[in-house]
Amino acid sequence: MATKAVNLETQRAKLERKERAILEAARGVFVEHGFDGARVSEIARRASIGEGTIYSYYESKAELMLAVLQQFWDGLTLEAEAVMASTKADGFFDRLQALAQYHLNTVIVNADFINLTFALRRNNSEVSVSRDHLRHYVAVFDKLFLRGQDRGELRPNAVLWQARDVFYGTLEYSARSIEMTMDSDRNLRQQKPVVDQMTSLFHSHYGVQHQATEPNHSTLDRLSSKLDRLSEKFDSLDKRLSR
Amino acid sequence: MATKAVNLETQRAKLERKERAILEAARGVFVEHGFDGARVSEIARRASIGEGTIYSYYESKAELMLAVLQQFWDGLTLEAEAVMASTKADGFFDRLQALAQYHLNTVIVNADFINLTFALRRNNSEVSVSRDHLRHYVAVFDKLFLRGQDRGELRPNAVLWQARDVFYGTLEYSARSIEMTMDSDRNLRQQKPVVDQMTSLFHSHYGVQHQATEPNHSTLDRLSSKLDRLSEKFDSLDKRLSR
DNA sequence: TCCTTTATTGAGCTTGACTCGAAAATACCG
DNA sequence: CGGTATTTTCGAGTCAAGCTCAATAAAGGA
Repeated sequence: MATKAVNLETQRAKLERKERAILEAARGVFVEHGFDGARVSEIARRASIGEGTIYSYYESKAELMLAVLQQFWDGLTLEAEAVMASTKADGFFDRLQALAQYHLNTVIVNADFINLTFALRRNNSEVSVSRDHLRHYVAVFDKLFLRGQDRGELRPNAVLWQARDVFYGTLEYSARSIEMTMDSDRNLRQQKPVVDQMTSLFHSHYGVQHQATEPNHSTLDRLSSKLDRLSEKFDSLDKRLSR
Repeated sequence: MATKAVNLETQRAKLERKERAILEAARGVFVEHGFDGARVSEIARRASIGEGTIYSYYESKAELMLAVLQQFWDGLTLEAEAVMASTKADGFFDRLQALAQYHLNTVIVNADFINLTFALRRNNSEVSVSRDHLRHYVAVFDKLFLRGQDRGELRPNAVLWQARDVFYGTLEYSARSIEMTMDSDRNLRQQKPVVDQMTSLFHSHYGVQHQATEPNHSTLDRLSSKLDRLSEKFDSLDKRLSR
């Protein structure tokens, strides 16, 4: 009986090891050649198994890639959470800066995976799984944002999903722009301004201190005109006295 | 000779008509099934020609789709320029709002084409063409932005490409978010807040009056000098009265 | 009308995802 | 251990789809 249990365990371990081998091989091949360029035969060769064996682990090539993507996004989420946990300063804007830096760099480095994620959405219609994984990933930002509001660093009336769109949308688009104009190591130099502008943008648009820039202005204008009127009174007084 | 010329013309016209038929058929099939799902045989059938004929017009399926995409983006550019031309108000922020509204709606309605554009980037490596078309499209924003700076509505030290990333990045990401949470006709309601926030964001972050409180400073300076002058008047009045 | 040039075609070629029957490995039992 | 049942692996074969090409049709020119 003991033997039986042990055998079952080792057998399961063996299967899992093989599955991991397939995933690793698939990951490499997908990154190198993209979804359509990837040959299942090559994945099988790299994993040192027969081509048909893959199909006893995964229904199809698309599902295999889905598994790769899930593993990838889960890893990203963990890393992002680690970045948040390890950031010394606990102010919102410092943490936002750290997250932006991490995300931008990640999106550039793993551009292949980002593209592949959206590639699947077209090829296969039942890709709702990756949607949940995306949600899970952006939850890191959501948590940070809500905390920022709780601590009174962000306007209470700022809308979470709008801010999220600005954050991830801008960074993703910037990453594409940076990729397009890639001349070797120019990357690091171009990332900083993007990250900095993101922080300052959140400061000026969602930050609590600039919340009422409009009223301030009108207040100043009102003050100014009051002073003008006061000044006129003075002048008239002045004239009367000089007569 | 006349006959010859006429024949040449009609012949050329015939070819162009056929090419247009192919493009139209391809457009439909690509949108319906995506790049990989689209069958060249179906495109041929819809265009009422033999499958081989397509390959005498286009090198490959990928190049055919490229042509479809180019036509699509060119159309978008023209439309965007028309929106800019037809917007009554010539202030920067009104025009930005109009452009944002147009772009967001377009991205949502033609989500297929947007996706297909980035799909090609993976499948085929020589897609530099669509890059130029994208550049041409975003030039509409660039022109608007530069004019806004010239007219003194935007901070002179605002960086064009950063603002562009924020604008298109946010709108694209928002479009995806909106698509994900589509419950029939909820679209129109969700688009407006996105567009509004874009305008107000540009106002608070790139607008000249809020230029990182610097302009406020100058307003304060003006107030301060007004107070100084008032104070001087007081002093002179004081002196005169005390005499 | 005849010849040259160009355009069209669809039957095949090739490639690659996926299937399936058989064989190898493993588990189970006496 | 030996034999049998079950599970896992395998790669040759099937099928589908992009693409080629030799034959055919159409057009142009004398």
